[in-house]
Amino acid sequence: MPPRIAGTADECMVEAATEVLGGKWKLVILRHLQGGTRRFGELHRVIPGVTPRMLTRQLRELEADGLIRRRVYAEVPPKVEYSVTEIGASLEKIIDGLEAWGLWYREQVTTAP
Amino acid sequence: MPPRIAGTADECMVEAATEVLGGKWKLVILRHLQGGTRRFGELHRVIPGVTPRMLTRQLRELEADGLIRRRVYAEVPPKVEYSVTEIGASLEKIIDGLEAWGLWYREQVTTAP
DNA sequence: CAGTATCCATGCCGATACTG
DNA sequence: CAGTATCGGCATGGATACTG
Repeated sequence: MPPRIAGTADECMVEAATEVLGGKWKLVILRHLQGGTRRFGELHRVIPGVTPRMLTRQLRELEADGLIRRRVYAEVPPKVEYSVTEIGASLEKIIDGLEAWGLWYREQVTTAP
Repeated sequence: MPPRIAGTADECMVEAATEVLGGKWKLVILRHLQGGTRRFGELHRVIPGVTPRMLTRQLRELEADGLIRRRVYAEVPPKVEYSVTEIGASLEKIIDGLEAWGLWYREQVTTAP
């Protein structure tokens, strides 16, 4: 599957990053997958507010962009596991940084006058 | 001016970050302002593809969220300068990381089969 | 369990033209 | 120079119901 991003001719590489990470739930999904392999239902349960439809869409895009891997087990009941690829794993530090910043930012704007 | 984000009751702080940084041009703007104070026209010239309307909107939101400062000089012709606040400056490392990752990612997806 | 299908709303964002 | 005004498209994402 070819990655969705292939021909953006910008010089600013933050755009490449935001294009891949731009979905509403993508960073949250990635964050949970950093903790290890998760099943569809686990993700659905642990991410409050996401609908199956959106979860599926975002997972498929992350897969198309090479950030996560999808493994289907031919069982009944069905079982599908998601995990980060090497590329997805390479985002761990950045996501950690974003989360830490988000926490700090919340403190700033809530405590400061 | 109160920050737009004040009552998101999530436990996942990446959401706080994405809400503040979620605009299409915000990270690019921030990236350029990390280099120092810039005027509206400078930003407009250095960010390809952005319309005055969008640039204004994103700048105002960044200002409302406390990431940048807007200084108006009572001169003619008009002169407005934008610069990062301390909060905005605190994102420098993260934005650098995103840019580096974007560059690396592009290499991965273009060179790998 | 792990999704699809369908419909629908919002709002994000672009293009263009105009102004203090 | 640094914006506003107005119009409008279309992607993003939500709600609900259904299925292999």
